[in-house]
Amino acid sequence: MNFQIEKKLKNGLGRAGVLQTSHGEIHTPAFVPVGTKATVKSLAPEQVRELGAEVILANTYHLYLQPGDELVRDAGGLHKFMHWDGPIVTDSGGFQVFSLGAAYGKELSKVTKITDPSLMIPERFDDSDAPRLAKIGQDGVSFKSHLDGSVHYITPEKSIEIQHNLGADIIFAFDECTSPAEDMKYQKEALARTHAWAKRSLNMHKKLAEEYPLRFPRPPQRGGLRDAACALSLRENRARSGRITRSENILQPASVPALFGIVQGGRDEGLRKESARFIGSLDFDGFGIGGSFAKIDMSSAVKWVNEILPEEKPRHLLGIGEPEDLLMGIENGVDLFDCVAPTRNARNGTLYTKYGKVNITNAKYKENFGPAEEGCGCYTCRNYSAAYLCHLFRGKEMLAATLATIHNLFFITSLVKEARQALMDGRFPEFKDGFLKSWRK
RNA sequence: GCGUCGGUGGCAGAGUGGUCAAUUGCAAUUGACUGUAAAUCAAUCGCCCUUCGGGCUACGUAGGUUCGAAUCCUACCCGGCGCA
Repeated sequence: MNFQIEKKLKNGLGRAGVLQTSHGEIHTPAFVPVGTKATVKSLAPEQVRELGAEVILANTYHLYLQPGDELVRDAGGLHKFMHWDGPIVTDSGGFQVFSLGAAYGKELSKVTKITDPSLMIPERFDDSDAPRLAKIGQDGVSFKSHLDGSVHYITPEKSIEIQHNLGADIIFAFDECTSPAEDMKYQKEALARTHAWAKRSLNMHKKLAEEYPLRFPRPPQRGGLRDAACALSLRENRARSGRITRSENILQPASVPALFGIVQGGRDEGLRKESARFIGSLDFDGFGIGGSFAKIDMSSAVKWVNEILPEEKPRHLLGIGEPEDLLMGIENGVDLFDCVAPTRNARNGTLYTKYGKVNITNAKYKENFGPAEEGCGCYTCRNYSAAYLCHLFRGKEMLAATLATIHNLFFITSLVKEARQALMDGRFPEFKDGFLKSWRK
């Protein structure tokens, strides 16, 4: 992996660059659609590529449980298994420590509504009896599978091993995502754990990197006409769309992934900076910025961290992706974002437009024969009306999810691309202001 | 025509003397969703008054019994089924 910064924001942390992976380039800042279980829900990989995404993210925990990381390895790795020939990122499962642990069954999420810190009731009371599917142990986390109730113990080493089996291009250290509602004592404990886990992740990664070629031997020659035809059609496809960006084809094994360390520290400036210094000092290829945030805390946390992290390495703001947050992150030196919001919102009928989000299932769209978003260039808006989308949702048709997801991902990836171009052209502040003015109505 | 079963809120369908403006599902209306336990979840869903709460009209129609009726009785109207 190689990262080159092409342009920096004047008077700010923002930058535009290119991240080179063995499965192609990522022009940063970039949005990474989430495909947790090795699929961007409701889309075929060609559709994901077509709408402008360069890279996707899959999840270690989910794929470990189903179908199993060894099966994915035996299938030739994620790229081949899911037929995505671009770069892939895998999350370490650290977020599930939070979402299936402290946040389980509670009104806690990646971004909390609570903006007044005084209203944040400490969550870390003795609630060991509270139902949760993840419990933090001595040197790892035990998960109770939401699929069959079986118990699995995930350590940093295990997470890295799973991720090597999956064969992504960028992988993450195992971490603990904490709620901003945790008290200082707990934040310190959790941070110490995340830091220890970071070192262990790194060590395991180095060890496994040596045996990586063994992990993905040349695929056996199945010798079928089918494989040949498949390879041929892939090549044709790429030739037709003018996207022959690399010489390898999708059937070749992946190369050793890049490992990103994750900065935590909750909402405390001291802890955040301490974490950035510590994680930044380790031999990672890039960094993730993690945590659950109150909305107002997000920008300062990102700023604190990015002022400290080594400038020449890429930074990924984990799980963030509403438009205003993306622009904030870009302004403050974030290179990569992933988020389920555009895909999940799409499946639930919420579409992004330059004038804010709309619920396409609302009665007012029943007879709106124009596109969901006037002037949008996505496949959905070019070919279907708001009324049709409204009908598909009301009729509970599967195509509703597909068309809505195409629109939302196109909207978000385009937004980030336009922000990148604005940054390259030296007009990012104007672009941001212009977008937000319309977005907030 | 006779017999029989039944007619409940947009629909389906509970309830069978008071705790019923009426369970539940669907539909409808709106909202939420930020490293995906999520094609999910929540709220509202007779009318009126400003919330607590109160008032009004409602279980085919019209009467009646009763302190009290969606629930019991009578007649009528409508529907299913059976027999003519």
